[in-house]
Amino acid sequence: MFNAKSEVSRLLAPGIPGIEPQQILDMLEVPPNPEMGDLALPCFKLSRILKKSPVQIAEDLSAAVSKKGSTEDIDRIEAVSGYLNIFLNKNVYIKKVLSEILKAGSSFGSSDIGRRKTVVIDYSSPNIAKPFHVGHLRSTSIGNSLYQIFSFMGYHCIGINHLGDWGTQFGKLIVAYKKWGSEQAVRENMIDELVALYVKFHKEAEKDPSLNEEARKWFTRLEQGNEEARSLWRWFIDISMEEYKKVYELLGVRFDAYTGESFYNDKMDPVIEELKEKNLLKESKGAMVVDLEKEGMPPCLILKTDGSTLYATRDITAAIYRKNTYHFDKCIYVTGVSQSLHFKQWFKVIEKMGYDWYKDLYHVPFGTVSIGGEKLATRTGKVVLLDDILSRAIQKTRETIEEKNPDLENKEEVARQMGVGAVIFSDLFSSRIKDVSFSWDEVLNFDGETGPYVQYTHARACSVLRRAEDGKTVRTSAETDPAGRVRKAGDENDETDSSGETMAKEASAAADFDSSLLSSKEEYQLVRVLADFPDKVKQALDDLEPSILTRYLVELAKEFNRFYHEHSILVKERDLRKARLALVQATKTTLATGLRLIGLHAPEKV
RNA sequence: GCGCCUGUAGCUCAGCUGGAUAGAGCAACGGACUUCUAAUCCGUAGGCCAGGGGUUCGAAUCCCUUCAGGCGCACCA
Repeated sequence: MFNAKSEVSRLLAPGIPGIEPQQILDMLEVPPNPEMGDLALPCFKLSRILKKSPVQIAEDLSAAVSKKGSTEDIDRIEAVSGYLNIFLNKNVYIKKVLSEILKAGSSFGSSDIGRRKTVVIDYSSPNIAKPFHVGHLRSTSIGNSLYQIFSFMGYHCIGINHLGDWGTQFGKLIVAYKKWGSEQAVRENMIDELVALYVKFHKEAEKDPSLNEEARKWFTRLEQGNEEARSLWRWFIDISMEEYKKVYELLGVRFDAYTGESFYNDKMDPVIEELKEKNLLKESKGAMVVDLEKEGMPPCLILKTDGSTLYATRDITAAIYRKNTYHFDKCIYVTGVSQSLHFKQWFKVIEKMGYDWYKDLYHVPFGTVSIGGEKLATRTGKVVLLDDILSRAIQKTRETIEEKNPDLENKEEVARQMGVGAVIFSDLFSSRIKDVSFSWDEVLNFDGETGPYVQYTHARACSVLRRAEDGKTVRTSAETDPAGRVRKAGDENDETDSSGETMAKEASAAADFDSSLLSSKEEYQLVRVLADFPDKVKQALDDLEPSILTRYLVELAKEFNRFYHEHSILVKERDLRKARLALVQATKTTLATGLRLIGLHAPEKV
């Protein structure tokens, strides 16, 4: 992979005694303004080591490099008030970056750092019999994106949906169903009916607390394998899953395993035994806990007073099971930030058990979704259902297509891809940890920094490439490029040979082009943003932060649209046209890959 | 009370492993479509980077402190 930074640091290092190229590389930065060059080395820190003024250092370095004669990568170097400003040879840079992208194609930005490594990602994990709402979307979209990113970097990924398919809520549900429900109503309204029953239970239980007692009894029966309880439980799960799978299909999300909480019911006893043997369990107020006082944390509850298990018990058991089953190198949990302490606690328990892989466990928390200042809660019925959001977003996309491009062939498919894309994109736009206040206006806005904007830009690029194959040129650059920036170079080979055959060849053999013709500010800026992509993917992976890619895509789309607006691509001059097509092709490829990594489709026509 | 997180333009957010004049989008206002898709582009306006101390040649960024908001702190997950 060509990397301008490391080239430059290798060149500068010999001029600074006692400094490794790596250190230079870490110090190099991008100047705030293009007129200050492409890269800069602030010399202030070196000042103490070299016992010279930063201004002096910059000047000395500049002189030293100039004397050595220029390399093909660097055009010139300037010392400006303590900064060493480096100007790259633009032609060479553009050629290298674009050639690499065109050669790599859809694998541009990928790597094999995850080769022969396995990462388990636990995400989505909704609670059975509860509807899928905006809150669940975050876990799902973040987890899915991490799955894509890790796969792209060579990791073997295991996506696990740790369904909330066990617990006292099933006791409540069974009571509510038997008291107020009917088989027919559940068959007709599916999860909606289960939710209605659940909400009704909580309302009634406020007036009549004995209902809670009854629910507890039913859950105990379920645990003991009571046939009626068991079959109702199974039925509730089936109904919920049917609905979840529809949502996952629409979102384009997959899992490798649906091992939920109930899966671990018969696997916890040995773990409890192990905790006892390792002398970690301690009785406290009738319950069994792992004491974490020395670690500055509240104790981790393992068994309730009545001897039943808790979620920490289950999570510890599940982690051990996953380690033994998948031999993971990393195990990632995507859940709300409110569970942070819980994860910190049981990660510590794993460490205390003597497992050194405790350090491979990662909690990836995200902020809380609220609406109108109120937290979402199934119990009170205060939710925005994902179903509603998706259908409204898709509907809005349909209308826009009808208005802008009514002749589009596969309208419904594109509407789905963009509507869903808009929702996921906005979910992945800001940093995970930020709380979000749900707003219809924001989700349904398709202008500016949005999914549809990026998808539209991709389709725009595709459209140009398609037209290139048709072989229709537009005009000469002199007619279209802004005055004062009209180039001379292209005019000499102003061939009007716009036969379809030739242009089709150009589009496919795009790697053969003259980069010196891409001499405008817009073209160069676009190439620079393209060159950033591999770093952004790596950073998203290191920080477990998909929003880095989401925002990158906006930046790239913005840069492409600027270029598109300022310059005609399908110009009559063949060489210029070829060069610009290479740029368009590289952008299209990168946009499509980026969209894929955050879980969006990249339709070729919108 | 203790712990974790957040506070940047009217709104939503970047920038936070310290570097040159603090950036986007939305909303507002003004421009650009007989042209490769205007779901676009360009311009104008908008800021004691919550407040106060400190460290540093240099702080939105690091440290301390105050304030405001969110979350968590024993048998729910």
